Amino acid sequence: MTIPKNIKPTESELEILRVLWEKGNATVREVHETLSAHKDAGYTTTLKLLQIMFEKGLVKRDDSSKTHIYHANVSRENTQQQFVGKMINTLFSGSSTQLVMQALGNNAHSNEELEEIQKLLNDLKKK
Amino acid sequence: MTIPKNIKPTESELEILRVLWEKGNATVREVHETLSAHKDAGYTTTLKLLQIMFEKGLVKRDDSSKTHIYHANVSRENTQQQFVGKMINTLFSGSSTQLVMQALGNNAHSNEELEEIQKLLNDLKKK
DNA sequence: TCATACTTACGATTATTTTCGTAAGCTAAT
DNA sequence: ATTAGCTTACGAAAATAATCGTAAGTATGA
Repeated sequence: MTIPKNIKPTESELEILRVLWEKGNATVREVHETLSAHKDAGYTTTLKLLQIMFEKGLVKRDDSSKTHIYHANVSRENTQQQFVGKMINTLFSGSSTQLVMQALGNNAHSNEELEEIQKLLNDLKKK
Repeated sequence: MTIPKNIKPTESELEILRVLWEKGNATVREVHETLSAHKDAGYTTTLKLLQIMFEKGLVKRDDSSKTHIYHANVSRENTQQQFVGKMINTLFSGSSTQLVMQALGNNAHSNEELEEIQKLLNDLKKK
């Protein structure tokens, strides 16, 4: 049983994970087509990246049929936490509050969203 | 007059900026000593990095005396925004609310901090 | 059967980032 | 004056990440 090391996805790997999180399952071609909207790289580049990610354990795949089907092997939530945590340390002196306030103050939020945040805030205050 | 391009600092450059933001001004040696606490790289590595950052315009320096004195030429706030924005896009589907809630829910906050956030939230609600 | 159009595998190239070795110059103490 | 200890400059190697070219296999239809 291998210990799940905390591999940090690279920039490109993150783009691919993003697609997989959204689609759940996807072939190389599907991933590549989706990425093509924003990015301009060859098919085999996407393929190679997915193979590397497979070796790292970032994704799993079903290779029972010729065309392999990939899916993410790391959760979106964990990855978010990993990156947010790192960012808090390097850019916000370890203060998550500062990050919250920066993200809150410098972006547009609808009333519904503000209410949602308020709810969470109320929960936290109770404790 | 050169237009300030939006250069994205690399990982190592960010570590150095962190030191400069904290200290305001610093010599190569001071930066290097500070970094040594966490990192293990040679003096000339730090020097080279600072020279590269100087060329990129990320830092400025006073070279009137033999030992140059560096300071950041990009603000912490702008850099924070740059990275937070990118993260919102790649990891939170463009939803800053999701980032706020993730950062809020998964980190410890004192009562004072929660109140500070509440204040900002109230301000935003008014509009 | 043969050609076309897919697929994966994978070595190799390119680009980027990080690291270091070495030269050369300055200053202070011997 | 010479040495020791610092400094900067800078080329180049090492490490990491991203890209692509090509080979080889498989299925499908002419």
